[in-house]
Amino acid sequence: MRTVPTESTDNYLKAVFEITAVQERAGTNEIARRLKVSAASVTGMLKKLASATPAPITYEKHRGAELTAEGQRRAIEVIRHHRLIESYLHAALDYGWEEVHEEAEKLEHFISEDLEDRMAAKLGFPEYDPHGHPIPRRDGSIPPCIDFPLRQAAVGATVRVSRVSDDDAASLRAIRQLGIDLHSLLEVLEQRTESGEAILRRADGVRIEVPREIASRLRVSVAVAERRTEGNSGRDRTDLVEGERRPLESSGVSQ
Amino acid sequence: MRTVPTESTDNYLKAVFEITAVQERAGTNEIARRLKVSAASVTGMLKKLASATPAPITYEKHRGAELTAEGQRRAIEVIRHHRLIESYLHAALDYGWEEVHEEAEKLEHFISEDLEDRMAAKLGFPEYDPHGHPIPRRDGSIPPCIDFPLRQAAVGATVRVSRVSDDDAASLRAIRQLGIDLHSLLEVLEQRTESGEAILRRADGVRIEVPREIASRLRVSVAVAERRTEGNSGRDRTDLVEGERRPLESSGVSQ
DNA sequence: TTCGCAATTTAGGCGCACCTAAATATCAGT
DNA sequence: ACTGATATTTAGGTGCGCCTAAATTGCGAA
Repeated sequence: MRTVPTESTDNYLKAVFEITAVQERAGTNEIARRLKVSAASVTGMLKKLASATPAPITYEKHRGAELTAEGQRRAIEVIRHHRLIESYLHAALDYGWEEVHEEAEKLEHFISEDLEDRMAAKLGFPEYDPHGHPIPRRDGSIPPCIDFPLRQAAVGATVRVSRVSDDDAASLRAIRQLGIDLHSLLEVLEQRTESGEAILRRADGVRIEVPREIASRLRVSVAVAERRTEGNSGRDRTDLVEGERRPLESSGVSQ
Repeated sequence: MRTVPTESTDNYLKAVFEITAVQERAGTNEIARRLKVSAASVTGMLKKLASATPAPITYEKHRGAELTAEGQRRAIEVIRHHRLIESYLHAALDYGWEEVHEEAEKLEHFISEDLEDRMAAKLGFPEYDPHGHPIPRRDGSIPPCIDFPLRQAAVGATVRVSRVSDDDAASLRAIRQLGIDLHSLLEVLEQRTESGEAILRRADGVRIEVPREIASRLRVSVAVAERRTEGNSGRDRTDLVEGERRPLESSGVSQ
């Protein structure tokens, strides 16, 4: 008998998914921090999930949790919901960049697969959401995303903004304020490793200073500098080399 | 301190609202039947709601419940959500007549006022949903709806379908099957009061027999017989006399 | 190796929304 | 006014998802 996903269990699965995209296993404390619940609550929930059938996670005392194939399936489904809702709100209902996350966070647990499909169809089955995150496909595969944190960009390189963390509206506004948008071209003038600040030059020549809290929210790809396509008005990410379809654990679907 | 509405409490308020649109007070059993929960559960919930602050209902033992102004406000808000969602799914996402209810029933509890506003704006602030139900306005007032059950229509009269109950997909399909649509013109040939059957003639001249279960799901208004506007392709309900803005308790927002 | 701290689990409890079974209240009909 | 049927409430209990406080475990530094 299939256990019915709830808003709460979905959120645990998402948290484990995101944490294990970076680390080996998802620890109790880390999950608690993300979900803003007590560590004790997390222990209880992990035990329950791990002994459900089919179990979405595996769990060993003091060693944290990992997703099973089943849990991964559901986590990706929820992420697909989230990113399609964000895309739809942005494209069809004039929501701003920084407004979509909150609404999506709530609705992702309640829309039907049918509604999801219809939204995707209206949008022409987009592969990336308004923040540049890949939208998992119905079959669970994830569009390619070859990028890295701005902080790791080499000084002197020109990079293109490929992803922006969507979970904090204030940061998104700050990024906008700096004149940075998805797909913006940026030249790295300096990386202040101690402060975490990055000094950049925008396409319009203006020099900007990006504080650590902001820099850590940006991911970029190497810009293969086409002089022709100045205004980046083309289709999404034509500048990216199409990567092979990578297995889930390395595909970097961070939040 | 304001009590936070949940899916469950919203559903209780809607049930009380709908029942008290017809009767004096909403009884425990009737609520239980609608919500498919036990009568004991209803008693418990009514007690809790009545002693919350601000209380959305008043409750007296053995005498059922009634909405307070506060409860009415919330009930109408939820109904507005429901009908706007239905309208939006129908108009923007190609949902069929009989498909919208279920999705709306779930989502009505979770969409923000902001999303609701944006959907309404995209649709041009519609006043009636795809089944002809009036969509409450943001201020709580309800568009006019002067109609009556098909079963009460006089033999020989020609009526126009103004509302169709939306809560059962099978019935909606059956209605479609009979060639009846919102705003269809129908001549009443016979009312079989014992069986509840209505015998009608459609605008195309075809005679149809409408069984009680279906007839009781249709509300109609007197057709002021304009021969010119054959295909009823005009704007919504231009045939209806605009009624005065009626107070809530008499406005007939049945489900 | 052992000490101490940080991470984690256990124990005990809470409110919500539901349940069944048993008691009680109301009401219609004689 | 009584009585039986029906409506409703009370009593006692469940699972979920959360909490705090008090153990415990594991691990790195001395």
